[in-house]
Amino acid sequence: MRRQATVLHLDLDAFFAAVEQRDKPSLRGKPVVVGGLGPRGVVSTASYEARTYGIRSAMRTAEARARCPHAAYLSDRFDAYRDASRVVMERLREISPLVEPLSLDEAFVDLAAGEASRSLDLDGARALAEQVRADIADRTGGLTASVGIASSKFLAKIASELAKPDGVHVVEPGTELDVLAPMSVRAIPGVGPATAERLRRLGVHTVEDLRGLEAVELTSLLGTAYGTSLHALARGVDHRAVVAERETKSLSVEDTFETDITDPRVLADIATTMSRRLSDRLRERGMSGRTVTLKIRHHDFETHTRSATLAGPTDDARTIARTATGLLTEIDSSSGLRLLGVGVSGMADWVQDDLFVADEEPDGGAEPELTSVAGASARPRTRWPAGADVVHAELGPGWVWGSGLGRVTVRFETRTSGPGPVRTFAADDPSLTPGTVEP
DNA sequence: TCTGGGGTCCTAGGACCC
DNA sequence: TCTGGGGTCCTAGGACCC
Repeated sequence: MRRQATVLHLDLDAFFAAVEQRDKPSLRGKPVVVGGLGPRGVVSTASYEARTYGIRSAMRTAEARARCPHAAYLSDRFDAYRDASRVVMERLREISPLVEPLSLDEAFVDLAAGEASRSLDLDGARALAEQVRADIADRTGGLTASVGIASSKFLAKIASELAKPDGVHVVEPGTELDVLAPMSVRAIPGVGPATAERLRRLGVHTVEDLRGLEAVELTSLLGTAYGTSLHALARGVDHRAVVAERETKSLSVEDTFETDITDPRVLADIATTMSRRLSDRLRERGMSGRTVTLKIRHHDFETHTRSATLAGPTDDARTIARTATGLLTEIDSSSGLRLLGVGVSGMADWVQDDLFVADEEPDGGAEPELTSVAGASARPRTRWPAGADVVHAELGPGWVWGSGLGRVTVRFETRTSGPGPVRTFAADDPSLTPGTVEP
């Protein structure tokens, strides 16, 4: 938090729908809904015209259609949104090099890091915001943005909300608490339905009410990290810096099916296709990850994840697919799955060579210090129980065959029942002796 | 015809090590 | 013999955001 209003938050108005109205003039002034159009689709963005019918983001598209049958329903065109977003972010970087995009349509700007910062009183900030909005409309073919300016990220975001649509709002330093006091706790970013309900049971509805709670009360209710930050935010205190570069922590692909799927073979095929899509995205970005996560959602919406951590980071479609399908075998899909997803986390910007891929034969000692690793794919086969073919063996750091050092990750495949589970063993695990390991 | 897809951060418990 | 920490890694789940 600063004594001057030097944090700017910009939010494009009804962004996806606005891009569609820009590109299709016949849609201007009319209700437009962008989102999933299938039976299980939900609304991504509703134009302001559509919002007058009560249509909101995350609403089922079927419900939106019932509320406003004559609206235009469009599926999203991410490439177009990305192009527009890039133009907007470029304009923001002309103000200051410290721009933190939060999504395609939202960003913080640290004005204090920019050239104009010396001359920025409140009127100067306001004028700058108007100039940026005009330039954005000009360069994007008419997209409108709302801008908030305040002494912290938190209040800048609150301010842009107050500015919507198509406006500017500056929270003057010193007035933060007055602005916040009457607002619902839901106005605080991070307070969702669950937290709001817990607070409501304590009789807390507004930010002013929230200020009546001690830090210990909040931390015992909500946990240390969240309780502490909420205690501060309620008092308008927010010292978070604007951060230009944020590293990606995970990458994932998921799909909701039009109808539930029970057949494990079909699901395995889908997981394999998703692994390829994920691998492509990893490679585009020059990234790799060590933990593969499978996500499933049952017919009744119950959602689970299963993950396995590999010996080293990978971007390889086959490795990801093997791990994901291995995890799939732990899932009972007999009552039907509505969603399947594959993700990778534990990111690295380097890739471990495919030394550990089981279906690659040992390559004859071309890499001396690695031959024991490359040969592992064949050797464990002779050591694992009859009937369980080891189709994939990954070797942890420092692993040397027969030495008892390191860790071994194995996916079993039995001849009779298809893909089996992934298991990790210490290399000296006594269960690795023949006949004792149950896949 | 209930409830998308892409993320982030936090918590909690268990294993394991010192 | 019993009692004890702390730290890190891994897994699973939950809340939240756009």
